[in-house]
Amino acid sequence: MITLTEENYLKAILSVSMITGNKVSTNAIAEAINTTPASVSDMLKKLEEKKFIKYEKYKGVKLSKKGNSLAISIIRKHRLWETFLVKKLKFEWSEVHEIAEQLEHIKSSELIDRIEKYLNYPKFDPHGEPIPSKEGKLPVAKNIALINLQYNDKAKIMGVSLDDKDFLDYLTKLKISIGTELKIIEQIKFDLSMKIEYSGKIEHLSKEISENILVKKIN
Amino acid sequence: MITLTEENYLKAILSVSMITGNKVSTNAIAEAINTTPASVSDMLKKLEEKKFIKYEKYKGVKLSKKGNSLAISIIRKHRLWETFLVKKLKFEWSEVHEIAEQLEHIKSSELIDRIEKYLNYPKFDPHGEPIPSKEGKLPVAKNIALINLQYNDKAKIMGVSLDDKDFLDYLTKLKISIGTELKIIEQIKFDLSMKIEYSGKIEHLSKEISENILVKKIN
DNA sequence: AATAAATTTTAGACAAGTCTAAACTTTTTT
DNA sequence: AAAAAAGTTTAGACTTGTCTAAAATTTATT
Repeated sequence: MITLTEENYLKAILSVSMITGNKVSTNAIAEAINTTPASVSDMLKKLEEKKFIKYEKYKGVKLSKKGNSLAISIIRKHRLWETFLVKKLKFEWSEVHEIAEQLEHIKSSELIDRIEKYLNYPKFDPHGEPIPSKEGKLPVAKNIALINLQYNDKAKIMGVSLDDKDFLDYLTKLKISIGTELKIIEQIKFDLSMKIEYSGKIEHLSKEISENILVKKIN
Repeated sequence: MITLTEENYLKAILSVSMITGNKVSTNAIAEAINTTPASVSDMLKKLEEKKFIKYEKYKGVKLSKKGNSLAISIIRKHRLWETFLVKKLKFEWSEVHEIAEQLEHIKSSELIDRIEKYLNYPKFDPHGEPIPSKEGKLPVAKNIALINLQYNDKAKIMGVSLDDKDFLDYLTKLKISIGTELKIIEQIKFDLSMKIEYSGKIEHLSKEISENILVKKIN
C-alpha cells in the first residue's frame, strides 16, 4: 500500500525529472513539495526500500519502472479530473488545480477509467497538457521548431530534435531547458538568427540552434 | 483544520447516535470504525479539545453543534457522490460505497455544490437515503422497514438501510430494486422471515433481509 | 451493599512523517 | 590541491494516530 505522502513524492520526482531530464537532487524535491532536504532524505530511504526509486546517497534519485508508472497514473488522474471539473462542472481552468490535487489520490482505477470514458477520451487537459493513457502513454503534442515562430510570439520549450552533446551542453549553459517560457523579441532575416527573452534575460540564438528547439505557442 | 481521521470519527459518532438516539459509548464507536476502545478514548479527548463533541469521561459522547454540522456535511458529500457514480458513471449501486468513502473527504464546498447542481438537486441517493441540503436539512421520507408490514400488505421499495456489498448483491440477484412493488403473502412467526410476491414471482426473505429494506405502503 | 463483570481510561510504546542542528560529502573556487 | 561553499545525510526531537496491558470506573449480580 502506498500512502498519500509517498504518492506526492513520486509525483514531485517525476515532475522535476521531466524538466531537468536527469537524476533528481534532494534539494530540488524539497523545493518542489515545500519541505526540508532532511525530510526528503528520510523519505527517499523509504521509497528505495519499497522499490519505487533508484537511489544512491549523495548521488540523486531516479524513478524505478514501478515508481514511474505510479507517478504517471497520478498525473493521469490529475489531468482527467481537471478536465472533468472544467468541462462538466464549469469551473474556470484557474480554479481546478487545488481540487484535482486531492482527487488525484482517490484509489480506484475503475473510477478514473469511467471518468475518462464519460469525458469521451480527451487527449489534453484544460491547460493543454497531455493526458496519459491507461497504459501510461502520452499523446504527442504538435510542437513546432522555435525557428518558425514570429516576432512577439510567446512559447514554452517542449523538447529538442537533436541529441547532440555540444548542442545540449550549450542549452544547459544558457539555462534553456524544457518548460522554459520565452518571447521572440527580434528576428534577423539575413542569417535567420533570433533574439529571445526568457527568465529575465536576453539571448541571441543562431539558426542552427533555433531549428532544433521544439516549442508550443502560449498566450 | 480537521483531519481525515477526525472526520471519520465524527461520522461514526453521528451514525451510531442515529441508531441509538442517545449518547454514544466508546465501545460502540470502536466497533463502528473497527479500532480499539483505547484509541477511541484518545481521540475523544482531541475532539473535545477542538469542540467537535461534548464528552465526559466514562459518560459517553454527543456531537456539538459544530461537530454535528460537520458530520452532516460528510454524509451529504457521501450521498451526492454515490448518486453521481450511479447516475452519471453507471456504476452499480453495490459498487459505490467504498469509492464514496474516499470522495466524501474532498475539501471543497464549491465542488460538492456543483455536483449537486449537476445532478439536478437529488433528494435521495441510490440506496434511498435522504441527501442533506447545504444547510444540513434532511428531506423526510416516511418509509418503514419491510419487516413491519402485515399479511396482504402491498408496498413499494424505497431504499435500504444497510450499505453492505453482499446484501446489495443479493438483492440485485433477486432483481429487487428501488421502485419494485410487492405484496406480503406469508409471515413466519418463528424466525420472522416472510414470503413476498413481486414481478410475478415469489421469494422467501429472512429477517436479516427484510429489516433492511425500506418501503412505502401502497394500495 | 458487596462483589463480579463489563466498560472505559491511562500509561507507555510504536510507526509515519516532519523539523532543526550538526556532521558528512561533493563540487566549486582560489 | 587545499579551502570554501553548496548540497546531503544523520541524530534526536516532536506530532498524530495507533496499540497492548494495566488501572480505574460504572453497571450488573448476588
